Amino acid sequence: MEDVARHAGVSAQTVSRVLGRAELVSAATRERVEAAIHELNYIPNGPARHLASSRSRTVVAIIPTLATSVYAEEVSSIMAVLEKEGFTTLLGNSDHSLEREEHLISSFLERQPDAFILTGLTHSPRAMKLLSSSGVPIVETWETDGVPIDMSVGFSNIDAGRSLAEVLIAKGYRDFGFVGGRLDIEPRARQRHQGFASALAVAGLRPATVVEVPAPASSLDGVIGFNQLRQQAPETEVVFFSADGLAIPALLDCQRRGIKVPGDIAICGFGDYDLATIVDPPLTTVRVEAAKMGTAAAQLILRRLKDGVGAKQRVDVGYRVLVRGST
Amino acid sequence: MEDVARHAGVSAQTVSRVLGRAELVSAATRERVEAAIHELNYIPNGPARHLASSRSRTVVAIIPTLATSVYAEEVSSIMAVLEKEGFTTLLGNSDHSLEREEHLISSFLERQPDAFILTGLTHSPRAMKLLSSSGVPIVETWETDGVPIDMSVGFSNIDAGRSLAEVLIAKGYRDFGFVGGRLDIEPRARQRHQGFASALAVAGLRPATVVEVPAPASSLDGVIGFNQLRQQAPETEVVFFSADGLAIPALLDCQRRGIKVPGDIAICGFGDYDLATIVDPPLTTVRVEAAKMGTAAAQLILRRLKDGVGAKQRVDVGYRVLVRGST
DNA sequence: TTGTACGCGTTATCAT
DNA sequence: ATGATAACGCGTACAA
Repeated sequence: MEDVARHAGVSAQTVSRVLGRAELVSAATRERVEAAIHELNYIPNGPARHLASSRSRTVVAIIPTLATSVYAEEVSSIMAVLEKEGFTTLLGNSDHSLEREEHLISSFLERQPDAFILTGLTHSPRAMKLLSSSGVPIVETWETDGVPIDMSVGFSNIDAGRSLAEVLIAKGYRDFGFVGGRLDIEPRARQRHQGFASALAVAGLRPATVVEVPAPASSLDGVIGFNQLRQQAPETEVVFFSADGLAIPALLDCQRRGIKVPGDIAICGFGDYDLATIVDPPLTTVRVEAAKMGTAAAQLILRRLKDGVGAKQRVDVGYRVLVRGST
Repeated sequence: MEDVARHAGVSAQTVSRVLGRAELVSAATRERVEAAIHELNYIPNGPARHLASSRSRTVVAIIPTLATSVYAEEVSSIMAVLEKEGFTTLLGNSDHSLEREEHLISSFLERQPDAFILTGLTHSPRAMKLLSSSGVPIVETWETDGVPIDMSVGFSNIDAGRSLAEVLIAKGYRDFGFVGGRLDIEPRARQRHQGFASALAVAGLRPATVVEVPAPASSLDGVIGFNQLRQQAPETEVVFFSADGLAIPALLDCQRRGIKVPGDIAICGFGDYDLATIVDPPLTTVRVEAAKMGTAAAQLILRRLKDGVGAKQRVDVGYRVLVRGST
């Protein structure tokens, strides 16, 4: 910076101004400084700026996994919004583990991030303590069934599961199955199941047969879980998969084996993946706005960071049950 | 740090040593310091450490997109390896654009990264200049058909395309089609096509009919591109898609419309996605080691960073043509 | 509109 | 084995 200043015949401070608050510098000197910056290929030192200003222009985003397309989508949206405002995203994947999430939070804190975007409302006690004592804004995504630490963007997984079940019950289905992530460690799979189960209970139907698959789930897990369910409960009329990534492979497996969908068994998923409308029959599923959640989360952060302490906003992006041919 | 030092009855410098080079501190004082750190919930200030040490423990990774599962896989592997060594990954997606890549490189440079992991061997002139003048280690991935700036991990896309074509020719196919990313801006799609085309030429066959789809390609683009190809060249016997993400939707579309695969038309992809073995018939494709590339790239970086300037290593992870039922 | 003095929290260097 | 001192490169506060 000193070099640039000398080159432009000004003080280092003026160079700093051109970089940060250019409106405080006269047009003439600004141009001279910019020319010098360009000529010397000057690149500001982020860590030093950060140390002096105590703002890192960094946001941490922690998601369960990149292997699930909806989270990848969300991350892309977060990064796109933040990048435009000159913020860098620090990405971490928790592998659906609260311990890993805690570890990530604790190690990311050293980078002095300006904000956190987390997935879900459940965190380890130490993670909660670390977050609250850091004092930075936090957005929790993908869940509204609970109390956020600060801000939140999501939808009710319980309501979504319930709505889906209600639609299926109205269509006349009576024997239900559920294939999904481990209910004890995946809160959102649990909530979807919970809503689903409560609708069955209200309708006086027997509970769904449950088959849990390990995380991270692969396509094969969808097929395996599906077949396990059919063996356990052959009378099952319709299976709810907690993610399209499981439902689509199961649907394809039916095709291959000549099992008629929805004639022999009906299938529905969650997430409305790209392929849901391409498979035959198209997949009944629940649309969730992953990209919108990412965008909204990033925007909430930016607004808070700009306007100072605002309201503890909670955004509900909703969900939509999409009834297609597979039920 | 001053607080911790007081609490432990030592100087700040000793606290710094416990954090960085604990072996230089006696066991007794180390324990006292560690206790103080724990008690005060002291979190070191990363930016300050960087400023003082001129090491950021940060690696930039730039990929084309997170929406393609192979890149998401690669990123996960990179992050897993780097995280274990205390490094943070700064992720950027170029959207298959050299201009965006250049912009990302230039803005990430402010963070003073210790290394870069890039996708492909093609970069804008300014990007090349920025990278070389930064002086940090660079690993280029996914391509070996060309000269890397520094280190590289990948495979020959040209050879992969050629091998696939040779296998298909040996099976008796004579009329070929190609559906893939825009050949003018996606070097790897171009190379795969180039190898494919050269094998056809060697065999004295007419060139493949080419249909280009825009990036980022969706499942629907696979279907659309496929149908466009069939309309343009109805005599086509086999179609090579530059990615499974396009081939699988096309295959599903055939099923839906009663087109027999491979009887009426054969299909092959690239990448060996999860679903490739689940669809019916299973998809002939080319397996590439995305996770292994990520791991290897991260390890090359770590080794270079530890052992100082080493050889300009080039790792070829190879590829494997997997002939399945779809051809 | 521009410049000067100082401090941000840490590590490197040298001394003890 | 430990401590004192001087950077690291920049932004803030204030003065001119």
